[in-house]
Amino acid sequence: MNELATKYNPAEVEDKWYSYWMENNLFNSVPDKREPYTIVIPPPNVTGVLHMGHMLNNTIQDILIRRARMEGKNALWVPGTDHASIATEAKVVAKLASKGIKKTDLTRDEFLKHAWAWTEKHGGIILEQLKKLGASCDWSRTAFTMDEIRSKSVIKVFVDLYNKGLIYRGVRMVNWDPAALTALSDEEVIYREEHSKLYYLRYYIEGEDKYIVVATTRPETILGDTAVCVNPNDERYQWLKGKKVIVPLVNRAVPIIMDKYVEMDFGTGCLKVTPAHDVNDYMLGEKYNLPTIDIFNDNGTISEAGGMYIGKDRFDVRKEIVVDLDAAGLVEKIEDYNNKVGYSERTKVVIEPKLSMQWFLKMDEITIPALDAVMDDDVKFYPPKFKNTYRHWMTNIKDWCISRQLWWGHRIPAYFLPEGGYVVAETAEDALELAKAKTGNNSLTINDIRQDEDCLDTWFSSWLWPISLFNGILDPENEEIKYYYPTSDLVTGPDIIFFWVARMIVAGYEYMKDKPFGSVYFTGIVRDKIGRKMSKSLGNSPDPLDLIATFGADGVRMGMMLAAPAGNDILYDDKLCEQGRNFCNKIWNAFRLVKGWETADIEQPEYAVRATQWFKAKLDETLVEVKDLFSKFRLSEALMAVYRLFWDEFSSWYLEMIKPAYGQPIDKRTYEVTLSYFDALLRLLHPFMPFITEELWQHLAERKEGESIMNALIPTAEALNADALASMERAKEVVIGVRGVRAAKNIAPKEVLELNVLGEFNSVEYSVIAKLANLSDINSSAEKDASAASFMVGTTEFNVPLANNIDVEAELEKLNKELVYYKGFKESVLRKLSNERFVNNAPLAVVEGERKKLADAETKIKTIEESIIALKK
RNA sequence: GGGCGUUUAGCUCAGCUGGUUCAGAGCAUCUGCCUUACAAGCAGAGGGUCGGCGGUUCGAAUCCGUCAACGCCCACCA
Repeated sequence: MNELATKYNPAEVEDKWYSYWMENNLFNSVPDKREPYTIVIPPPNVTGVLHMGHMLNNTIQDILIRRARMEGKNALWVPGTDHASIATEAKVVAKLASKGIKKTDLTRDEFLKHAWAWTEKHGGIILEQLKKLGASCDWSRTAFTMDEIRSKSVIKVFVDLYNKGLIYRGVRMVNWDPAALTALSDEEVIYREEHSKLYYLRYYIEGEDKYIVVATTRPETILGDTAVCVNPNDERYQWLKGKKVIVPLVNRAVPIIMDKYVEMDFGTGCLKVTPAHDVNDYMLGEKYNLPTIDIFNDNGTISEAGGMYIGKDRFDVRKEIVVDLDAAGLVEKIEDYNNKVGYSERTKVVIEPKLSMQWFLKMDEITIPALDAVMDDDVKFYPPKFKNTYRHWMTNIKDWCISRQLWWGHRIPAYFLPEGGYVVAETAEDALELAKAKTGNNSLTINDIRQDEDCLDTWFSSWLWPISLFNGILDPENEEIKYYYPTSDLVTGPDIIFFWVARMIVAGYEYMKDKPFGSVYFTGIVRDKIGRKMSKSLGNSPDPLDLIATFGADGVRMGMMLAAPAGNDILYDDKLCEQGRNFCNKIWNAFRLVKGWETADIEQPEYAVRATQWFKAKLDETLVEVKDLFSKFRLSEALMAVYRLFWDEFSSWYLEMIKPAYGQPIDKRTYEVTLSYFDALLRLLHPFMPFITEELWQHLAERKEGESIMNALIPTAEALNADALASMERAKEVVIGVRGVRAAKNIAPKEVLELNVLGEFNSVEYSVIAKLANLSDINSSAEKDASAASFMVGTTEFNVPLANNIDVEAELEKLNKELVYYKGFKESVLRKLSNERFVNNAPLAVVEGERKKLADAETKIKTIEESIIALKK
């Protein structure tokens, strides 16, 4: 055995087999007669790096893909990356800034050149990292949301939706990100509770010496006030009807309006109205025809229109204006206050509600089939609790703001005409034709029409991912889309259920008239030991590549899976990877043991006959269990089942049962069967631990070039030999009983003992028991021996004669304790059985069960009592 | 303010339509072992009135009500 080191060394193995798999194109898939099994990767940001969330997510996907492949399906996992419009543009802007270049100094083309350079430099790093994890993606299909097919698909879909009247352009109040200088969708805004202040400001009545008090959290916005609003039913303010108030400091007279929108019991019951900077105020502004004063520049500084503090940042102005207001005697009071503030998901700056011209997708009708699909389980969610979340969002959905004031992304295919208006077309040439037709001006040239400067929300390309990966938008009849679509499972985090999952389902029904995937498996969020989300900014996330270097890819994969019950957040701990690494080592050493045996053409011993029969049954039992768990996406339980099968049943029990004496050969029959078990175990383990299983599978027998465990089949269960299982389980209890005696009496494992069986016991496993418990004899129907240590299995007593080595007092105490327990147990069973209502109402089988309990308890009590008497002699 | 979910051994979790493998698993802990595959190991052991209270039932971790703690999602009260 000996060419194999005593410890598994992943570093020597992983790159070797990954290259082998790649060289032999084992990850690649093309349509054929087999059933397809398809997963599309949630495309990571093209310039991102692998974090723990990716590790979990992609481990799960690889397990599913490898398992499906070994079930004989045509498995395809399509990789790719996302251009991540805002995130990437922000990185490029920052990079340029560090070189002293401002984005505004560049033309669009110049900027995009930098962006592509950045993408090429950092893009794909994350995919290389996935390879270290063992991801079996078909890399020949690697896609990018901004490559040619995906870009053309996005544009085609935009034009199509526009022509259907589902995309429109208009001025709306949107979420403005003053750092990224773009509009955002509602989903990209994160609300957080904050400790802030509520400022009570005095608004004097025009021409009078009286004032009213208005409460606001944002005093700087008074620069844009164009009204004050009170509730028409508010008795306190009836006298204000028809009057005007002076905006403090600004000294602008604005009307008092009355609207039920205002809550009388909040603050002072007076609301300042700033239509340009608050959604509700905007509503009021529309209703009462108020002027709109936009006091902010795009970057959050005060604009000319603000009239004062021009060019200063909004938060500086907030502090400053309070000082100035106070100096002018216009501050009534300031209170502490908690409110929710919206932040940009990407840039983390406070969102500014802002009126602007944007493109929107109408969501009310297009979402209907997508809602039904999930509610009817046509698309299944695991865990199903996310159906509620989904329904709530889908039934309250607003139109989707799809335009972004960014350059890195898909440019909106709208073209403005010299005389106003615009046309929408896939190419400039088409746009020109449309423009000519629309204007009747045939002398228009390409240069006369000007394409919209904005680009599309990143998610407007990702929502097509399961379709566009197979070119289903541009060529809906192609063989690939017909074969692979709908895909099988989607694995992703619940944080992007709205951003991505819901929208993919919408797009699926709109463009394929079918769901994009059959099931969605929502993973948990990876947290650290004290429950914080693991993130780069907190610095509490280990580098996945370091973990792989320390524990091996298989160890890390197993660690992730052990911690990941479906849909629950997972608490990451290095211990889990350690457990994974240890398991690899266990497998490795079991293999060393088996491969080290010499075989001989000798008769198969009885114990080996029993052992092989039993383990076959155990294997069959586990195969059924694991299959069931996979069908329910209970992968960590499936892994645990395999773990215990290998470690406990196979290594600790089976191998010990069949192990030949030191220096002795093993019979050929047992050896061959054992190798076949090992092979089956490796195949069962492979989806979880691809590298070590390939390494050992290749050692196990001669393999042809290009052959791989990847394409071997998952073993299938045969009819279960329940008798073999049951009888061996009892035999194991006897062995444990003898070992317990050894431990209690400090008897070395080497020392050979005898075992006396008092009463009935199935003797077919005696050969196994004798071997594992190191017994010279097992004597059936023996007499009670007062100098023996005893234990019970079921209702049978076993004695281990110990000559003078027995502590009578201790033995008696133990027996008395047992006696008390079983007597109490018997009483409780008796109580049940003497309850007529129980006997009459409970199912027969339950009552029978209780009767058997009673009988067994009585047998045990009798046995114990006899033992006590014998000991006292 | 609405909705959803969680609460079972020190930790992470399993326990489906109530009753004989109903109180489980892994890790951790304790004891003894470097036993000729593995100390990243072997053998043995301890540990929970299933969040609180009330109800339904012959019988509740499991069903119902209620309270509490924690978590998540959604929402335009300045």
